[in-house]
Amino acid sequence: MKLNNVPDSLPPARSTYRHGDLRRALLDAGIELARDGGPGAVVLREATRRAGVVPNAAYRHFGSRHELLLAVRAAALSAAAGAMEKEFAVLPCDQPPADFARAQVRAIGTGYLRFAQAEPGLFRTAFVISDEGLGVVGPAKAGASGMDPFQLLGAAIDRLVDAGVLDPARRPNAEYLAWSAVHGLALLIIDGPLRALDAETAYALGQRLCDMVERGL
Amino acid sequence: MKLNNVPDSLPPARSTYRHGDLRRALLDAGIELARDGGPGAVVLREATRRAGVVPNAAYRHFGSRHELLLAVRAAALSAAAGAMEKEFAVLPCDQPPADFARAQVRAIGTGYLRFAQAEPGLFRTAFVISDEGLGVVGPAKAGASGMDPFQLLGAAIDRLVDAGVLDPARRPNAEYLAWSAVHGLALLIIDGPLRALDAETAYALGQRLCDMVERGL
DNA sequence: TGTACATCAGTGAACGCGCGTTCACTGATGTAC
DNA sequence: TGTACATCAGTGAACGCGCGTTCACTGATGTAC
Repeated sequence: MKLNNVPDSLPPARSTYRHGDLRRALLDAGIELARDGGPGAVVLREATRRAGVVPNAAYRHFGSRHELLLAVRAAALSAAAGAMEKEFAVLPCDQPPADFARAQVRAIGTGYLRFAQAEPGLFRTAFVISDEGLGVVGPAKAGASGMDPFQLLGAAIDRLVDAGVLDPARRPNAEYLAWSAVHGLALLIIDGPLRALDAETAYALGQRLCDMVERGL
Repeated sequence: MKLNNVPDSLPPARSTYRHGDLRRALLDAGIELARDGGPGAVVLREATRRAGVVPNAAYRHFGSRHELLLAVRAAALSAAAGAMEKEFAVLPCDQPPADFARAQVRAIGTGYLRFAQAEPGLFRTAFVISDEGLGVVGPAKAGASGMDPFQLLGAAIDRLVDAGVLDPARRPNAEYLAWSAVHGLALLIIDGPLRALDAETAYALGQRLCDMVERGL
């Protein structure tokens, strides 16, 4: 049913010899792959296929598959930060400082969980290291505010202390406790036993989890 | 420095044509692979190599690589259950029921975290599904008590309710909240940002996490 | 404004790798007479 | 107790797959004269 005689499987057939912005195209393809299948799905050959280019062309822009993966991960981290900032943005500011500080921490958690559920592949690419040899969590790319997800969390917990909600003695490592809870639930939801949960139920459970963290910290 | 002339790379050189218990040998090899590299490292060919057998011999005992992986996973789950039961066993029984119930839940968490740290590869094989297409969490193999890790947790939380520590209204899904926290921390420790933590520090952080859960549930 | 040339992005072909899996086989074992 | 035979666990060889990566190339682009 195609009007031209170009087979489906053929690349998009660039008109120019040069691509224009192959690096960007490869990165976008990589992000798409990560979105659909997590970090393991970021396959260099497939990215070049989608960009309509021969496999080794990728080496003009990335030193190796791993380098492409790192770039994709930076994008995923940035997207996660964005999701968290979005949750931040809708908070009403006209409330007592203590409540506001609490609400901000909760927004971080909610954003994290929402991102995990909305973009499980990107979430895993950003935060699940074992899937691939992603190595050390490098300097994460930031969201609009210029902070990466972990910095956002740390800052929110600092404000908890400032507002007198959290005893400074409990401050050290508190972010890891909060992160643990929310990270664990995210994984149980995206490919653990809670996989089948619909969005609302998952959200409700997420709120209960945030309650638990708030009370327990 | 070898006294015989058999090259290192050659299989163990069975004396009999039949293997004896190849299924067991393959399973053991698979467990070893999982121990060292997680579920992704459970490679059928490598298991046969270690068992000193030709690759396709595996198909007499497992229908596919995936079937072998499931068997390895069952063993990993069983080992996890064992670690949790071990933590259970050392609890002093001569304490008020409420304290005892709390201590039991804590023992579950501690056992889970200890197992994750002591056997990260097996832990991931048991509990991290995304690494491999492990599919749905099937009926898990049990520890000595005949319960799988999840059942152990559920039962412990039930006892919390029985002892009057947990409001029955909060009971539903409470195990997922507790599991989330402990699961998240386990992952942060085995290959997340807390990778570098030594065992004692990790244990201390684990106890703080359990505090948080206890207080927050 | 027009031509020669250097640059370097993308091409074409090929490599070696290890994997899971299938096929037809062989030969040790255990059973039936 | 001894022999014929069926069973079936492990062999040997091969398959197709997709991957990451390397090589020498070509031809469009942009710059210097």
